[in-house]
Amino acid sequence: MGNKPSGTAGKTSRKPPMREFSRSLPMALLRSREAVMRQFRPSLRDHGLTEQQWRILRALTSIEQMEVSELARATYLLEPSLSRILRDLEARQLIQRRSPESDLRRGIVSLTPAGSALIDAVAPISEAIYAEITRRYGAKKLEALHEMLRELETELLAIPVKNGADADGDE
Amino acid sequence: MGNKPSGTAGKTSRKPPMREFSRSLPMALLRSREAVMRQFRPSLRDHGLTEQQWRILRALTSIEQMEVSELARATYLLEPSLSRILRDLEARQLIQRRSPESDLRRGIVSLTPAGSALIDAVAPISEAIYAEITRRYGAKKLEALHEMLRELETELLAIPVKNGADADGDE
DNA sequence: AAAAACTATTTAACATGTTAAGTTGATCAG
DNA sequence: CTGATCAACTTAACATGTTAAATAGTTTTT
Repeated sequence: MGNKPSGTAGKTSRKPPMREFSRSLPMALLRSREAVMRQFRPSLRDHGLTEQQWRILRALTSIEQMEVSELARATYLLEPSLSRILRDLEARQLIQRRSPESDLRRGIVSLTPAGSALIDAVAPISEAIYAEITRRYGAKKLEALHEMLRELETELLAIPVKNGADADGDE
Repeated sequence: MGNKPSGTAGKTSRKPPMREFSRSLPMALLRSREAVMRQFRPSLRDHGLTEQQWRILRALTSIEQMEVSELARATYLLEPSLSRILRDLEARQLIQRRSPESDLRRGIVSLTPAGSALIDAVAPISEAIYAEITRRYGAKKLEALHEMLRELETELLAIPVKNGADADGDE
């Protein structure tokens, strides 16, 4: 229905159509990720947290103190987003900030007791969900998937980004 | 420093720490996807398109005419986002809309000649990038990855979302 | 030391993600 | 046929993604 093979109305198109949409790798990754997050979002929401806010709190559990830029890398958030979210988390007194006297530009972020308490409340639920996913999908397969994703990322980072405007490194 | 391995110092922590952040599946999927998109974004940007705008145009290549809600499912965009983007694409005359007389609520979207032309300009570059990714990562491995992601998604959709507020289907 | 160059972070501006509410047209009960 | 209900979109409101510019503090150059 309405799915004509080629020839976009009027002009003779010689070019082959692009690959099927469903074979798009970005789409596949997006769909998978959304399917995963759909499991976690409700419990986060119940605790008044967004996915990104949770990423930040979670990162601070393992490292306790981090500079803003470190935290950005750890959570894979861009610094402008992080900056805004930190402001909110600080206002909610879930995190606190201070600057070392040696360099006042830097900000060192850490959890407050309230932040730790919130994590303690949410973590068990998250872990349970993760365990269920692992059980269903299979621990081995899950590990294999992680490995394949890691390889994909590594391989892609090695490709210089080709385009008209900017080169890969900097110019 | 400041990276205490839990429980060995300071306060007696009874709860086990959460899994390492790097083992988080959502993070892994996010990182992979970003690595992929980093390849595509520049060329899209050169043509004045965002990733989502491209998804829409691309979807309309294979189906030519789609209702808004169909398009939302096809592109995996939420309807509010789609609604805004369609407004912009329409203003730029890359797509056009009409409503069937039988049901004026519906909107049927299709590409304009300019939209088709834009796709013809971008598609070869996208295909080349995709080919390079496939070559580097391996066609077989890529297919395997697609399959694993598909299975993950399927498995996850089968899990009822457990949380406090809303039940899964409807109540 | 003062100007220039650099660094860490924040602001700004615009696009999208996300949930809730509003609009308009279609359908159905009475 | 009229009011209730439903369906397809759109708007609204707020949070984040993304790129560029601004701020403020630090280091280097002269």
